[in-house]
Amino acid sequence: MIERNHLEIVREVDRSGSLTAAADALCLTQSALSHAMKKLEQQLGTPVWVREGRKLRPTQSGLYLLSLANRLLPQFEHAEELVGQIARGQRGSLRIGMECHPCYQWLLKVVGPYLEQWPGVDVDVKQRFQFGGIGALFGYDIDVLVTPDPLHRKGLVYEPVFDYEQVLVVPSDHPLASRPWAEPSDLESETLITYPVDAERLDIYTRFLVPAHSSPARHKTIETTDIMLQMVAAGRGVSALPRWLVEEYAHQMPISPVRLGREGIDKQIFLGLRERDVDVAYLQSFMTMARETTWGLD
Amino acid sequence: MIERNHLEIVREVDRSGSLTAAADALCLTQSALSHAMKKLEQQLGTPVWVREGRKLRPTQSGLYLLSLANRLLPQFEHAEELVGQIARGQRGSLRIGMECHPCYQWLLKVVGPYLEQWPGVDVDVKQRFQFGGIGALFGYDIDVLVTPDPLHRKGLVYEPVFDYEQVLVVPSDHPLASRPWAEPSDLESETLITYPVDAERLDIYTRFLVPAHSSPARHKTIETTDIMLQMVAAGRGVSALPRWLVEEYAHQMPISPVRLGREGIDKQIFLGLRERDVDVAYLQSFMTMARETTWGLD
DNA sequence: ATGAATCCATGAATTATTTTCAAGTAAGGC
DNA sequence: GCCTTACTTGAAAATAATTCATGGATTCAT
Repeated sequence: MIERNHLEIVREVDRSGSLTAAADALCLTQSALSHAMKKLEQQLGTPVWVREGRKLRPTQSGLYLLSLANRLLPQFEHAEELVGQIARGQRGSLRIGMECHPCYQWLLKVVGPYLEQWPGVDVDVKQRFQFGGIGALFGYDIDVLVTPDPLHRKGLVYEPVFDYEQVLVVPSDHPLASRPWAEPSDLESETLITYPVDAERLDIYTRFLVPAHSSPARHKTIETTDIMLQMVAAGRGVSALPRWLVEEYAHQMPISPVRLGREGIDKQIFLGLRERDVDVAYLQSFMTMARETTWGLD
Repeated sequence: MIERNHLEIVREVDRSGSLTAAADALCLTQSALSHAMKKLEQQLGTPVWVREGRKLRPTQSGLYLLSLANRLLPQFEHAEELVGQIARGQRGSLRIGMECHPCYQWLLKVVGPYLEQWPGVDVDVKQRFQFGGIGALFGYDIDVLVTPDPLHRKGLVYEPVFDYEQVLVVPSDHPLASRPWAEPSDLESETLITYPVDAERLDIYTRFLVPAHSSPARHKTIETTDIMLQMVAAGRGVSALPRWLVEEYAHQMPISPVRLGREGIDKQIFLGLRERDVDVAYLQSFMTMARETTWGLD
């Protein structure tokens, strides 16, 4: 009934003062406007303007339509601008899913500069998923998944963003601290502190203890990295974390990194996203910045 | 670009969950919606939905359009409802121009019940006009003119709404108070208090004093009726007002009405409005209620 | 007063857009 | 594996918007 073009006409007639001038401004003929408004007036059952001499005076209805036009048209225009930005990948939501607890510290380094560069992007971080990280990706609960396990599925793509060594963390005065590396048996008298996730997702089990049929004296779980390291520093246990993370904290507290086994445990972190989204500018940029941020950590 | 019907489709698809169902609800074929949205998507440069299996999942753009639809469509609908009311004369602005000072008291009696009956009408009262009451009517500054002088002009119509007698007001203890009527010469020793308007618009001059070549000892002007009557009650002068008004105030203060001349001065008040507006329901109703309210005053 | 210019309205013709129709494709359920 | 459901697509049909050509009315200038 009332269409956008009607509002467009009402606004332009108000601006330019006549149908003829409005028609010019809208790149239409005066006749087109006259016909369009006549039809609207018939539908509404009330004139929008009264003809006075050769001037148009807005009626009550006309004045109301004008106020409506001034209210609604800018919203249409703003919407088009915004959708255009979404189309160009300049705006959107970047919900990051984390399947790698210590990566949170790393993520913080990436997000700061990213937010500056992409003011139109809303960043959010999620750490718990009902159906796992991949499910969250498929279910559009997240847009990017930070994970050490690039489980391949059709419709998903992964990119490695950084490599690091997973090390044992011990108090600085611990006997292991001065050893070149730790053996699985060294942990049999220790309390191992980890994040509260399944043992099969903890490399210190899957790639270190289990192959040697070894296990720690006790196993505790702690949610946050800070508290975990406080515990280690206080001699209440040992833990396994990325080397770069340990080295960062070592400035503030008496902890030391120790290689896990002679070869050490190397890990890789991947960013996964939906194949459909690989061309989205702000997601691509996130991948790039994620990779670059890494350099400072190696 | 983004048109009302696009928003209509987006909203309905969200409500009913599929293009097909939305098409039913909108009384169109599913194909029509598909075509319409496809065209929009091409113009926007971004899909509104992604096809997943046989479901449609809104994209970022789609979600934004949905929020836009939920914001804008109700406004369109409300506008149509409102304009419909204007068309049926149930809504509008009733700006009343007053060229008759004491009529303000009378107007107050009319407006109360009127507002109750016409909740969609905004009433306003104006008392000063740059180009006179008729100019204000022609210039759409007011919609109705309350006046004692129905100056006829093409495009205007007048209707008498009530008759009354203009009387002299004197303090109750004034010698004139007990006389059946006053003569012009009686005022030659008095202070006459009037509203601040041209003498030619004051009947006590044009129809009483001037024909008798008489004039009062002093002439003061006062804006408001209340103060004017306070002054009269206090013996500081006499005034000329409608009889019904004086009788109303006589309950509260020691004032009395006195006929002006043997025949008295009869007056008539008219409502004037633009000919174009005579069919507007809420204006007609105002005329009727104005006439009826009068009865209680006679 | 008269003629020129300006502005809006209108009907018919044209052009553009929307809608439908008729297949066609792909996914989900049995 | 087949049937159903839901969306897409291209062509045809229907509808709507726009223009063209014209006429009437008002204003302005002469």
